[in-house]
Amino acid sequence: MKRRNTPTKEAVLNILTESGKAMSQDAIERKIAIDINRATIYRVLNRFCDDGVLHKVVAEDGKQYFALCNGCDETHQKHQHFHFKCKVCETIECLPSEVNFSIPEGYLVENVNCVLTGVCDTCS
Amino acid sequence: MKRRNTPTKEAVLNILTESGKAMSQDAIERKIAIDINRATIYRVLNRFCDDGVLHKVVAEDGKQYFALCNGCDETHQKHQHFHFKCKVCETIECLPSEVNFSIPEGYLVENVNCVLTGVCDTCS
DNA sequence: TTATAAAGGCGACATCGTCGCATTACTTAG
DNA sequence: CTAAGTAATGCGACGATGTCGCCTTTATAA
Repeated sequence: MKRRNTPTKEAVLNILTESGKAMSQDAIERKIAIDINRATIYRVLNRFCDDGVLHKVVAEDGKQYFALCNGCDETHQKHQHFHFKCKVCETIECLPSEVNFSIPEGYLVENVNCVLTGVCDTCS
Repeated sequence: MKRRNTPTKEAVLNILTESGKAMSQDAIERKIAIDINRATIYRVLNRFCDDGVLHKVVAEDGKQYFALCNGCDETHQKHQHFHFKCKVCETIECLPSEVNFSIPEGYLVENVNCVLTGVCDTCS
């Protein structure tokens, strides 16, 4: 199960790097130059998530968005920062502010999914 | 557009009150005694959300979950508390801990959707 | 009791994410 | 440089989710 380098992987990663934001499968497909199958894009994205290259966020629209792991804590496999989704430009960006919470005794948190929705500065 | 009292509304509200947790449409449909159409349940739930009786949370599975607004700040139309989804019993509960965040200048937050996923105390 | 309009049932639809299978193409051994 | 092995892709299909339109039913007030 060793990964291979393919034009598809490269193209997807380039798109996400250029945008600097979290993107959905359909947004990536629209922006990508070469023609890639929908299922393939999902597989590439999920593989990147498994490898710790990307992390996945689910927004209020129920869709999955994928973003580069820049300052993500890979050792803990957690991405405990807020995400902001602008309802105008429809993009999601990672915010620097960390998620802090307290949970009741006996609870075990394995994943964090925090999305704020509103209007970003360039759209307001 | 004045609301009417119907057996459906009552039944849905009873289920949510008894459970004390956030529930999805299919969970409500399974637990409800009378037979209610899927679309109708969604309409009832969305109406309750419009009226400030319920609030909606989108979990990592992309599904919508609905919970009673108990201590929710109805004046601000925000429900800024964490939610916890247990991956074992598949239920979502509202946590008392509030969501605190700081956003960059010029950003306007209209909605908050924070879900922690893991294992609750009774399931661990 | 009746008019009216909200609510429900039913069918259909679009979207999203995944899976299986056959094919392609990247990688490494030789 | 070539060929074998297998990861990756394309394609079609599927189930699940949430919404919408249209017609019927029913709660409510006159």
